[in-house]
Amino acid sequence: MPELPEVQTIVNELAQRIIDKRIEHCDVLRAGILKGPSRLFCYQVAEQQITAIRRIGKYILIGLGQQKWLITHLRMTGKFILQTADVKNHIHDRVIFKLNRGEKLVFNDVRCFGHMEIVEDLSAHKGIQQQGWDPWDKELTPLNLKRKLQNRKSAVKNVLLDQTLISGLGNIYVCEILYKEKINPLLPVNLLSKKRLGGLIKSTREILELALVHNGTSISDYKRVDEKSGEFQSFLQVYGKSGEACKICGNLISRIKQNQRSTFLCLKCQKN
DNA sequence: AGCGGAACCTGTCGGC
DNA sequence: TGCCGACAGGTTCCGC
Repeated sequence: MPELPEVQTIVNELAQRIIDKRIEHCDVLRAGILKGPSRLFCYQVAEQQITAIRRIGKYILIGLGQQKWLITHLRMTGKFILQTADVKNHIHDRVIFKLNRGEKLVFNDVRCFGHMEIVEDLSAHKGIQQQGWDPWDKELTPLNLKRKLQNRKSAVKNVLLDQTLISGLGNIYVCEILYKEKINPLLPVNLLSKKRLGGLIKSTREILELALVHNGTSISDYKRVDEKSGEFQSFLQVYGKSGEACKICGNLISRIKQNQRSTFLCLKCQKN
């Protein structure tokens, strides 16, 4: 479900609302969400103060005390919801953190693809260590990108979904970015010139920034910490628009499959 | 090394 | 109404 703008929105809201609070107790309703044993997890988070919140790629990192991190990945349908402690559990609540002052932080996940774990050393976490450039990383330049992509012949759409290259992009924003740059999602990525890669970087940043301002995209599952929706869905140009007219040329938007996932594009505007 | 397909799990929607 | 397949914002593993 959530891509960078949605994850960052959640991180921003959590930062405002749970920093300096203390986890009193933890209930694990679905052990499969955790990497290790539930009892160990609960022991590790109990009585810990929340000291920091940050994002790396699509990972949410919650600092506990001075030397532990709770690492969460929401995958498709994971959510963090902050509620008063008297709210009844929902069927898809998977892990509940009881906070001081009568609140609870709920990890809710319909499909149970999401996961959490506690680590002491972030650099020892394989997933985080493998994350590629953040979209605003100064090292993400047309030249550096060109160098990295020289030997890759996969379709540009699939390469942009690779978190070890650029971290944070997902199916929605990749479709939007390629549409804005008029790049065919099927184009082998090594055929893109340095100049076009520059455009890709620029549009990536612009679209993500706009989505961030609007608190992300809510189509089906994504909800914010207070269960409000994002608003960027009303700005989408191609994602989910198959059969509708392209706003640039009037041609109908198409849907194709790439690596078993839907790609939306205008065949006329995105010819190469 | 790079690539694509299957798998993970649950719910919803559209067609017959 | 009921069943069945397709589809969903993601990642990892496996074999080629």
